[in-house]
Amino acid sequence: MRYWLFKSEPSEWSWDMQVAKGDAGEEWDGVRNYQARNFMRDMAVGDLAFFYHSQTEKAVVGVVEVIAEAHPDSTADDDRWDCVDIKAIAPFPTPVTLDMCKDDPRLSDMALVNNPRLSVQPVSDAEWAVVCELGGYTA
DNA sequence: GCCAACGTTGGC
DNA sequence: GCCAACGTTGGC
Repeated sequence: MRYWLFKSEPSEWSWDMQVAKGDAGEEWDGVRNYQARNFMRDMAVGDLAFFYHSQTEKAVVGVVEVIAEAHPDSTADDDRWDCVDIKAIAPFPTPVTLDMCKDDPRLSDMALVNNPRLSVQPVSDAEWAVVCELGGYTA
């Protein structure tokens, strides 16, 4: 199993909206970036991911699970774009802010820190453990 | 609200 | 196939 991170503007699609979808989940549509799309194509059902709020909050706020592998994005007007479906698993007791990630040397290689514009990114096992620790999250 | 970084597009 | 122009994203 692998780990990922999904980034979203809370005003467009927030954690609360994701939670409201329950176990049925929701497709992660609207991605129009090849790198991000390719990562979604690599995902498998059961993979876990962080849910990150950009813009106002800039923090990892919860954990989601991939519940459907990549399929055509229903909002795309051509066939280039795929997306996965995800459902909310649990919120972080303490949101892990971007500043906290930048301040932790163990996360210096994280894509979130180095490549802030990538909206879907892989997370290493080590990074996953550190961010969970910072957020007070235990599976 | 501004600006920097990056990705994508289109002309040559 | 290259490169300049443009649009978008996201941090500050």
